[in-house]
This record gives sequence, C-alpha cells and structure tokens, in this order.
Amino acid sequence: MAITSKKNQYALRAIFELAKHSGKGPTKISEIARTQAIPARFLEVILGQLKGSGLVESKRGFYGGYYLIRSPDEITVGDIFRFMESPSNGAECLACVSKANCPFDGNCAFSSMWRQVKDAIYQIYDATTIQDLLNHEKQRITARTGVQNLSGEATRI
Amino acid sequence: MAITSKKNQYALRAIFELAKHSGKGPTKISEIARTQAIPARFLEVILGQLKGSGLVESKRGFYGGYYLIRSPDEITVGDIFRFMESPSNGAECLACVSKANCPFDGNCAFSSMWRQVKDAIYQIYDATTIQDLLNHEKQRITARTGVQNLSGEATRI
DNA sequence: CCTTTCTCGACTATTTTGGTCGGGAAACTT
DNA sequence: AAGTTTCCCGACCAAAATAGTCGAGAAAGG
Repeated sequence: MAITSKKNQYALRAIFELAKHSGKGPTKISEIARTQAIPARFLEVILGQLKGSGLVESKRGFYGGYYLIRSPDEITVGDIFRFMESPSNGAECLACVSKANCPFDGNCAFSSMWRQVKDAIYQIYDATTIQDLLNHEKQRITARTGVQNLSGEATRI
Repeated sequence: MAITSKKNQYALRAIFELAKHSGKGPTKISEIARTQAIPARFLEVILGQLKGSGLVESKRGFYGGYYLIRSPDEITVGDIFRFMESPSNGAECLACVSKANCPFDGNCAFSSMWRQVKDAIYQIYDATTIQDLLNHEKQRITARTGVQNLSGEATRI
C-alpha cells in the first residue's frame, strides 16, 4: 500500500541530514531528531542499524555523533533502501518476484510484471544521490524566495 | 517493504481467473479459490468489494458466480489496484507524495522522488492489461513444453 | 421447497510497524 | 579521577494494518 515504511523514510532523512553537515564533524542524534522530526529514541535504533551498511560511522562523548564516510554524491537512495530491506534486516519483498512468495514457485503470469515494477523503482532509487536531494532542497528554497517577491516583499540588492 | 499486499494480489489473480472464463458465464468463488490458491472465505470479501469497481458482476444460485463486464484487454492492472487503494477502501499511500503524510507539508526535498516512483509504478500497472497476462501464461506454457522436449521427451506430430 | 451460491456484517488472529526504556560503555572536560 | 555527554545494546511494548473466519440470510434455479 505504502511506497515505503516510515522507518525507511527516517533512515533516508537521517542520512540526508548528515549530508548537510558532511565534512564538518559528527552530528548528534538529538539534533537530527529535532531538525528532521523523528522520535529520538527510535532514531537511535535506526542509526545503530545503519552502521552495518558501511555508509555511516559514529563517535561517542561530548563531541560525538554520527557522520558519513562517503561523500553525498557517492551515496544513492538505493544504497540505503537496499540495505534496509536486506534479508538480515527484514523480510524479502512480497509478490512473485521470488519463488518463496509465489504459490506457483515464481513461475506465474505475474512474475514478469512484479520484476518490472521492482526494477523501475530501484532504477529511480539508484539514480538519486543524496547530493541530488540536497540540490532539490536548495532549488526549493530559491523558488520559494521568488514566490515571496511576487507577493509584494522587497529584496535588498 | 512489499510491492503490494496479499489482498491486492488475490484481487488481481481472481480477475485473471475470471478472464480465463470470459464470455463463458459465471465462475464460482470456490473454483477461483481452488485454482488460484486463495482462502475461499477471504476471497468472498475481496470479490464483494470488487463489485464496487465496475469491473465484475455476480449472479446467485446454482449457475451463479462472478463474471467480468469488460473484456480482458480493456482491463488494466492499474484499474484494479487504483480501485483497491482508493480512499474509500484503504489509506492513501505513505511518503511525502501527499501533504498529509509529510512532516514538511509535502514540500520537501524528497517529494519529487516519491512522485517519480509512484508514477513509474502506475505506468507499468496501467500498461499491463489482463489480456497481456493471459498471453504471458500462454507463452510460459509453450516455453515449458519446449524445455520438456529438450529434456528427452518425444512429441507426437 | 430444496439446494446452491452469493451477500453482509461482525468478529478474530497474526504480523508488521513504530516506538520506548533502563542501564552500560566510550570519549572528552575539568 | 570524577563528571558529563554522547552513543550502545537488548529487551520490551502498543497500535495499526493485514489476513482471515464465521453465521445467518437472500436470490436463483431445479
């Protein structure tokens, strides 16, 4: 029903937030939780898991927190979601893509369609880097400024 | 996590089964349940709902059952899933596609990606007719026959 | 009127999701 | 060394969604 779970979205937003601070030292769970509107205690769990992905690392103590170990343009949304949905972390996707989930051993009239769908989804995820998302954010803000001008506010040159 | 729910898959398979018998009068729930490996009592519920979609109709009594009211090449997978996921039947899809599900009012760095994904999925669903699936089934059987030949069985000419 | 099949609403069970909690362990400060 | 501050870990819990069941009734036809 849902494109993805809240947990996956939290994972993505957390990494997105880390990317904003990329190269500036660790970011605390509490800060990520605040700016991305994620329950802090739950985020702990998620980031803990994400350490297994090789995308993030952490440090304890006063100046501790989480940080990325690749640059934002070398991390794709697909990297994140593939890890979050890997068999060790959760169940394989439903539908006859895999033999196990098909009453006809994955050899049914629908399996080709399910595969197409899964491929189409991951084609987008794999083509979207965290840097792309940062750029979207930037554009979004610029666009909003433009709108505000039209609505009558003056801009200092 | 899952591409779609079991219920949606059951709905699709049920209509697929009806399509096989298209034009040959009604098919009983019990038969669909058997050939498509769906719990009969649950299928009752699903087909009951599907009547609201304008795709199927039913008849009671000994010669009763369900039947399609459009031809299989005029029904797409999209028609079925869009109906099954319509607000009256279930919740709107998660992720920032709609304002309601986004902590930042649908105006976030991710919304564009979520929309792309949703569109990509439905592009496939809408392009796949039930007739297409019937054709896949046919090809699948032919292919299997071919394989059986290769494995040593003789074919009568 | 008898059988068969759909019909309807309520009801239940199971799984997944979305979280919480308490206490411990590293890191840095003073 | 003591004290903060942060991550770390495993268990635990609650709510929602999903998957499925049940009993009684109502049309259709023989």
